[in-house]
Amino acid sequence: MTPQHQDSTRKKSVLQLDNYQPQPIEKKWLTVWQENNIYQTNTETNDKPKYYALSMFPYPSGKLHMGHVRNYTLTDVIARFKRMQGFHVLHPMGWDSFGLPAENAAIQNNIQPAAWTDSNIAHMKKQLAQLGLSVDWDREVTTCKPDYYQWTQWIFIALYKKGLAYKKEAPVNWCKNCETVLANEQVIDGKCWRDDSLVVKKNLSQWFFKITEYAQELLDGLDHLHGWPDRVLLMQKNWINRSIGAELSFPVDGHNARIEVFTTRPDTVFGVTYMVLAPEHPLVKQLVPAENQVEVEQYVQSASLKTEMDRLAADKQKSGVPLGVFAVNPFTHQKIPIWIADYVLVDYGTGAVMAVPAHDERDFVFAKTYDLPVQTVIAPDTENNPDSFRVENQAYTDAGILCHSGQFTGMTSTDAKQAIIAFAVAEGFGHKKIQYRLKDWLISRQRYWGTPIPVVYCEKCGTVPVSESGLPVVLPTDVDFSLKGQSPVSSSKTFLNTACPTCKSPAVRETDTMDTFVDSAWYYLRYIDAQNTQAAFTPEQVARWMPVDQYVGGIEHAILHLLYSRFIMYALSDSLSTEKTKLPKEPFKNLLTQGMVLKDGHKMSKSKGNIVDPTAIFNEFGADTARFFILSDSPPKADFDWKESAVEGCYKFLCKVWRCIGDQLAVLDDPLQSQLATAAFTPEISYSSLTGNTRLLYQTTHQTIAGITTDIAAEYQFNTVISKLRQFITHLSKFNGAAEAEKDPQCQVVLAYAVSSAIKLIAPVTPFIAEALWEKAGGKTSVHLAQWPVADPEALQQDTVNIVVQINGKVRDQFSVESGAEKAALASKAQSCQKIQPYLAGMVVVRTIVVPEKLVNFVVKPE
RNA sequence: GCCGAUGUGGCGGAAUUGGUAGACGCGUCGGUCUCAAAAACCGAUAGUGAAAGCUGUGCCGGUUCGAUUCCGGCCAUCGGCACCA
Repeated sequence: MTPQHQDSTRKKSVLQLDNYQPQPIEKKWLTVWQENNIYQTNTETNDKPKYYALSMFPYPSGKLHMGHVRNYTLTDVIARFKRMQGFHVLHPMGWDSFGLPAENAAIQNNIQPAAWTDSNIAHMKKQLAQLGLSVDWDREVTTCKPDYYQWTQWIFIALYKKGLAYKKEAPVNWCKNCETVLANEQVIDGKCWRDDSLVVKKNLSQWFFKITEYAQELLDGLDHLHGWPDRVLLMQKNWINRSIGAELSFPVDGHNARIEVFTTRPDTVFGVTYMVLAPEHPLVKQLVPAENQVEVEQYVQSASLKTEMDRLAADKQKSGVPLGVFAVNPFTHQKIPIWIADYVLVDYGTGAVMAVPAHDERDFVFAKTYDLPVQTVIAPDTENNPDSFRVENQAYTDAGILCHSGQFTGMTSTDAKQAIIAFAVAEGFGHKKIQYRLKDWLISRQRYWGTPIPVVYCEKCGTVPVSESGLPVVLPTDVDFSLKGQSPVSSSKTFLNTACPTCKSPAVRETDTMDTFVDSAWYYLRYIDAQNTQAAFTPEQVARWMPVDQYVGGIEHAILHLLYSRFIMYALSDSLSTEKTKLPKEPFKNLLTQGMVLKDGHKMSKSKGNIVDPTAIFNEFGADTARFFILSDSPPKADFDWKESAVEGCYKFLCKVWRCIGDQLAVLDDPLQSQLATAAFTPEISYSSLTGNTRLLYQTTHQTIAGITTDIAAEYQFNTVISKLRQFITHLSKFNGAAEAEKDPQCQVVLAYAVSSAIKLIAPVTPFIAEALWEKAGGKTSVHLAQWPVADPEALQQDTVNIVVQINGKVRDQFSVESGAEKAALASKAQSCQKIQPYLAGMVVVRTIVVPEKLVNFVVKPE
């Protein structure tokens, strides 16, 4: 017999045990829940506080993976918990269904992207249902359907009208493999975020969203997002990257032109020994003298051919060519050469810098390479004679004392920055400036499967947005998907020609589509009003449900999706809020970024062949086991390791739950049996008269309720929730109801409450088995609509506590004492402990520290 | 290079206004039941030691009666940004 063979027989026998049968249970309740619409979020207003629980919606790639299972289970448990706690819960689901994979599949298999997407959605929807999500499917949204993207287009037009959408020619990121442009956020290490292929710069006319308009607001908003992980806040902060400095203007010698530069170090302006323009800077062509033209053009040409990777690989080395023209430093009136170098980026600041080799590492390297002068103007604070300080082998980049700086000599860097800016303002060649690294969001894509940009080009009127009555601009189907370098939409015979919305004369449509991140930047608003055919949403409903109370998804969207969504919400809030209806600016109040699902310590991947198929797990062990397991071992933020043997352990635990609840139900008398499975079962129990094991069961029940409620509310510590559930079930299964009933008359009712609570407590995590047990216990309505139990504060205290006795902080003995004992009593009892006597011999107690309910510590020293 | 997070048994992890380190689970070992196996149940499981005890939360130091927790310095791993002027 091979080892594999042994393994499979073993597994089979595990599954045959007992009478917990997940498959029929899960099948049955899926149907019942659906027929009774128990997860439908009605729209009528009620007194309950609202709670919006949202998962990052999936791309319909074909089938569910374990990352989905983890994401959606987390959100679902939160939604179910909040529902039982009495919140009016919105828990929707949908499909982020535009995007390149559908288009690639279309080319490969000669099938319409829409058909490919639809069949994927159908399959994945079935899988999601199996997982037992308490989702209101009436609110499902699919971004590739006209009834959704019509409103994406509407938002585009709204932004356009506010001047937040514009078209311009600019050097943009071009992915050779995807044959389309990419947003700045989609270029990772000089490579395409989707397929890792190299990205090059191209000068193209493209549509942008003016996210930079909101740079400061988006930055400030981060301070109020207390429910977001710090690292996401930090990543967004770094991405926006604000720097404070000055914009200074340098006249060009012999030309009627000025070079504007941005600097964070105006205090070093007396050390400027040359200037640098980015190769793409417009002044380059304008200023270059005839004798330098060939050399300069060659350099510009070679810089443009470099990929982002090449630029990065060059690392510390710098190259450039002199333009052959000079600028004048307005502070020193010195003539300084103007150079062109690709270490200066055209799309940051003004695309030009004043070079201070003495106090900037990059300028220093460049100056050394081309033998340009280095003028020291800042000396360290510690220098006794600042004027004699000289930068030699490396730039001095810290702040310090100014030297060789005219009237500013002797000032500190901080003071000099102010003074120099003030001087520049007075003389009219500069001002204070705040600069952001964040760039405008490039949203056009030269691809087919996306939302058409709703714009037409009219010979008379120019660029005109499609009127609202002209929406949706429907994506044509008569296209050649294999068209390269421009949008396949342009191959459509029916799409291109139209009439201008303004003057009705012939016009042509924009053929680019939108970045799919535009679709996903507002979908959480559409859920709120998913069936609205008159508008994207009604502001009143948005004001009622937004912001999302809990958003759950992967860390990979820390910048992309989460920054774009914030921008769109800020923009919509600004344009749609009225006196009466105020829309929030921040879309997501709390954010939970879950870790990855690994398999035996490795990333799951097709190439490794270690992918665990959720459906196989559902079929073998049931969705409850999958849900229970994926919450059990690691906290949500950490990576989770999927281990086969551990899954089995979870399955066995559910068998134990089934048996335990069944056994205890059998012990209960009839009237109690029929009462315990009602929504708000809270029997009259006289706690003070409880004794023995019955008293202990009551305490344990309430401690478990309190512990689990706290763990979920605080940080979604589901791993400790699971641990507490296990301990409680173990306790409950050891409780001998028949024997205890003879000792304590209240045993039956305490047991009934424990059983009722146990079913409720497992309900969010394992909804199927909970529902089945609830029915078994006589429940007539769903346990998922029952009330979450509330802990009795009196029962949370232990009757007796363990007191540790320490000598100089080391544990030497311990004793048990009734809870609530006085400090003095604890100290004297501790003093008499046998085991500590040897440590007290020949010693004198200099201090006694008593922590009530915890410990007594004697500080001793030799007599 | 800059910024940040993390570091606890064989493994995942638990414990924080500083108070018994290792909850709960996985794995392993032993036992009960059985003709036998599976399941179930019970017990053991940081290292070292016969035991008392000693050592132990990445490393070094500090504060404290007492430090996984606070402070300083270092190391390692992971993540983000990266010629941002």
